[in-house]
Amino acid sequence: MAATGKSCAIGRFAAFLSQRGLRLTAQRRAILDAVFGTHQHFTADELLVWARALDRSVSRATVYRMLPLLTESGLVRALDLGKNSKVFDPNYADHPNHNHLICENCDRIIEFESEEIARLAEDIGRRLGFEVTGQKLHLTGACVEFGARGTCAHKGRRHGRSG
Amino acid sequence: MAATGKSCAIGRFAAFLSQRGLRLTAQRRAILDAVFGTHQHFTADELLVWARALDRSVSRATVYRMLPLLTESGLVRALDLGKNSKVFDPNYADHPNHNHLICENCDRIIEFESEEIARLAEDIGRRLGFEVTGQKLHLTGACVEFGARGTCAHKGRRHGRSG
DNA sequence: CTGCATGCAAAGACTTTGCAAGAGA
DNA sequence: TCTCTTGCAAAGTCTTTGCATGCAG
Repeated sequence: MAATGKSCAIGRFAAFLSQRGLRLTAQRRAILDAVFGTHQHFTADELLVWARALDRSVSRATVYRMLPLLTESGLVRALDLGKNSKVFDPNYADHPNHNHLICENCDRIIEFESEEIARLAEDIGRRLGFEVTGQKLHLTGACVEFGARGTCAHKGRRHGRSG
Repeated sequence: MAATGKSCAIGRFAAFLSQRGLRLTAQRRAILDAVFGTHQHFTADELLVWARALDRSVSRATVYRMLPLLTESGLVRALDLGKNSKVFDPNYADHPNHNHLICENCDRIIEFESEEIARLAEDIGRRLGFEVTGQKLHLTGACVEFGARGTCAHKGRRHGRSG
C-alpha cells in the first residue's frame, strides 16, 4: 500500500523540475525514492538518513535544498503538529485534501478526508470576502480506548519506518 | 478594544501560576502586560522588545521561559502560519475558539469564529473513535479586492503594533 | 527562610550559504 | 557546453541551559 502512487508522484515531481528548468540528479532521485517510498511523516534529519541508505552521496545540504522544492511542488507539505519538530507529509501526492488528528495520549497521527471541510472553508471565505485556496485542519483528541481504560494499544509505541 | 479582557487574562494567568506553585515576578508582570496589552500576534523577539519597554530588566531568557507557560495556560497559542516564523496569538484568552485565514497576496491575517467547525470536528472525531479536545483551522486565500484589481489596500503594508 | 526566578553568556539544535568541483540536458 | 548541482564547512538564526545571585511568599 505504501508505494501506491510512488512512481506517479516521482513523475509529477520530475515534471515540476523540468518546468522550472531544474535537473533530476541522482541525489534528487534518491531523495524522491525516500520521500515517496513511505507514507510516513518525516523530519529533515530522517529524510537524510533514508536517502543516504539509497545513495551514500546525498548530503544534508541537498536534503535541505530539496525540501522547499518538495513543498512548492504541492506533493509534500510541512506540518507543525505541535510536538516541537517540523515534519513533512508526503501523502498530499495521493491525497491532496487530507487533514490530521493527533491523539494526546498515544501521539498517533490519524489522517482523514472530509468533503465538508472544503465546503465549510469556502463558506467562511465568502463571508469574509476571500477566495479560499487552501486549508489545514488540525484536530487533537483522546481515543475512546484511552478514555475507557486509561491507556491504549498505541501508548508508548514508537512509530518506526513502516510502509 | 485592545485591552478588553486584559486584566482578566492576567488574573487568569496569575491563578495558573499559583496553582503550579510558581511566582508572579515583576518581569513576568511586564511580559503579561505586553502580551495582553495587544491583540496582535507576536514573535519571541517582538515580545522581548515590548516587555523591555515596560521593564528594562526583562531578559531574553525570561521571555523564552515564559512562552511555554503562556501556551500551557491556554491563554496564548503558538501558530505556524507558514511564513517561516513561529508567532504567538494572545487572543485565545478572549476568543478560545477562533481560527485564522491568511491572505496570500497581502499577508493579512483574519481571525474568525465558526460554530460549525467545532461541530464538524466532533463529527469527524466520533467517526474515528476519538473525543476531540482541540481544533485549529488554517485557511489561505486571496481577497476579492486583489482578485479584481491585482492588488489590494493592504498589499505591502506593514502591520506595526496597534491595539 | 526556602525554593523558585533572573540575567548573563555559553552551548545547542536546526538551517542556510559561499565556493570550487562535478554533472545533467 | 552551459548552467544547474553538489558536498563541505563555516556561518546564521533561534532557543535552551548552567550558574551564581536575587526575590516572592
